[in-house]
Amino acid sequence: MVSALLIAKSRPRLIRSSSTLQDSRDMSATCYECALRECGLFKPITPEELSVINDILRERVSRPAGAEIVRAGDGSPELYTLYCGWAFRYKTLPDGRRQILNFLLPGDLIGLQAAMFDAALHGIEALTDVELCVLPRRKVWALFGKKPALAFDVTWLGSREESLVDENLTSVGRRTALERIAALIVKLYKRAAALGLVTDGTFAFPLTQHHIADALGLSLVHTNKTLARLRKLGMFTQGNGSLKLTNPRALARVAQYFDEEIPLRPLI
Amino acid sequence: MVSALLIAKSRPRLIRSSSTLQDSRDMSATCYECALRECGLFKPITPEELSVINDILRERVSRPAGAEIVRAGDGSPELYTLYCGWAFRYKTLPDGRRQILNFLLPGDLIGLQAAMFDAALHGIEALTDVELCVLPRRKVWALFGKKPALAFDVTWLGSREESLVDENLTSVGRRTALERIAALIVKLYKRAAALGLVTDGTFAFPLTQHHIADALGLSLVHTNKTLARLRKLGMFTQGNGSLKLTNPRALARVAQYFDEEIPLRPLI
DNA sequence: CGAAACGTTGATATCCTTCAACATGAGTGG
DNA sequence: CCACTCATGTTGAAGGATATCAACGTTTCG
Repeated sequence: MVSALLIAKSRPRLIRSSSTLQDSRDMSATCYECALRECGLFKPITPEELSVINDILRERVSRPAGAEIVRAGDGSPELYTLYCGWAFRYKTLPDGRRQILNFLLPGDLIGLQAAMFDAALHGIEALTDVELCVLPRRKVWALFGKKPALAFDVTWLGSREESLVDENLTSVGRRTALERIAALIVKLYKRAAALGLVTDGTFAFPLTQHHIADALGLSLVHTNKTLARLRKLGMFTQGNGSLKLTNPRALARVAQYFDEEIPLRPLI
Repeated sequence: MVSALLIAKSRPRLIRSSSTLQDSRDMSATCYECALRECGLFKPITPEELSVINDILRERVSRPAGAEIVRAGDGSPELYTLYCGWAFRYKTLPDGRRQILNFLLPGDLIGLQAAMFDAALHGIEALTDVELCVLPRRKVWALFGKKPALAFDVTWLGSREESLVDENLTSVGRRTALERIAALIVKLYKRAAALGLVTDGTFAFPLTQHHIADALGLSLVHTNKTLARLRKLGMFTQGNGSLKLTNPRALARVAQYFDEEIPLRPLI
């Protein structure tokens, strides 16, 4: 484990605070000075591999919160790595009901499934302001020929996303509302912690109750009441966009949370 | 589309009827005479690629219905291709509640996620008697170096499985019980049809109501009543292990089913 | 024959949804 | 600066969808 201090020193601001930024670009960014990688929280790679990844990267773009990163039904979508901020994948039924499939945090690959099928079966939306590393499809496919180890990492990241959906499905299908919300918070807490984003039990929590409801298959009203119930139980406190776990153990117990340790992950 | 006759001629018995077979092996099987591939329902490959796939194959094994193919928590699980029969992936909560994540049909890759993480986060169970092509992990990873196009196909199959889980999550989270069951049946029907397993609207349907309930996050009793309701609506009939859609259009409408065409898929 | 797996049905309970109203804060245009 | 809207969060009441409990029928299989 890396010390909290070390992380703090080299950590990028993984969530941008400015909310006025538009669709902007930063052509100067290269993978050699990737603040995310410098955290030391991702699988180490060789200098040669790093150079190949850098060749793939086209640019880094910013999108404001609420922006559609991938539109459902779009053909030939690009691939991205989420560099900073949060996003989520979702599906909508013909009559408008929405299901959030999983949340995306920095380091997550965005749009693999969509790129595979040449058409997105789901939408991807920025939850906060985000920065994305654009990885042109052709170049990623070329990767399979050039650097098998990195191609393997792409597949690995795909499997990891599936495991997130698996967990969420298990919650929605078999946990009560109280357990679902507890499990969601514990999971996001663990993921944030694995990125060095938790300080003293507190981490940025940009979800609205609407997002929680849509992720967990609950109504807005019931989500609100259940959230209040967990708060009254002393599980956590919330304040201006961040959440503090005051009783992580109890929350995990309520959630029937089963810890699934996944090894150090790659970053493409 | 391939004609029904042609399919019938070259089609293997994709579900074995004998229920007494034990953990048996068939060392003689090679990928050159793969009945599944001969159906012409999978992405064509070059003779050279076929030979590489044949090198990967270790053997073909049979497992009886109910057998555990991958046990949750197991380390270093192998990879398989489901050659014939049905299976399913599932998770269980500490207190025993079970969620079926998705069903596996012939041609589906089994255990990719488990192999990636070096430990299964879920179980995989044979729903019917099955035959599995065993693909040793080392050889599959070697594939990434030797045949990038096939490595790409592995990733593709992983993404496809994720899309199945996505769809199921959307059902469980946002559809009513009636819609969920309708959507499940329509989806399985489409998948069976894509394998040439549907004749005159009828296909083998080995799920018990217990499986349906666990896949859709419903109770057994409510599943039974809802199923009865759909039957009374004239949507389908059931008899000794097979299901016949008598009104596919109406069923898809009830399901709020949104057709997601996926191109011809690979077979590893 | 008995047990176990599977399916069916009715009665009751409860979790969750829906409807409705209200509070707060941010942004916007007058 | 104020009125207005909109997004977000909160709370109470009522209804409905689904769960739970219980009993029974059928088939399969040892």
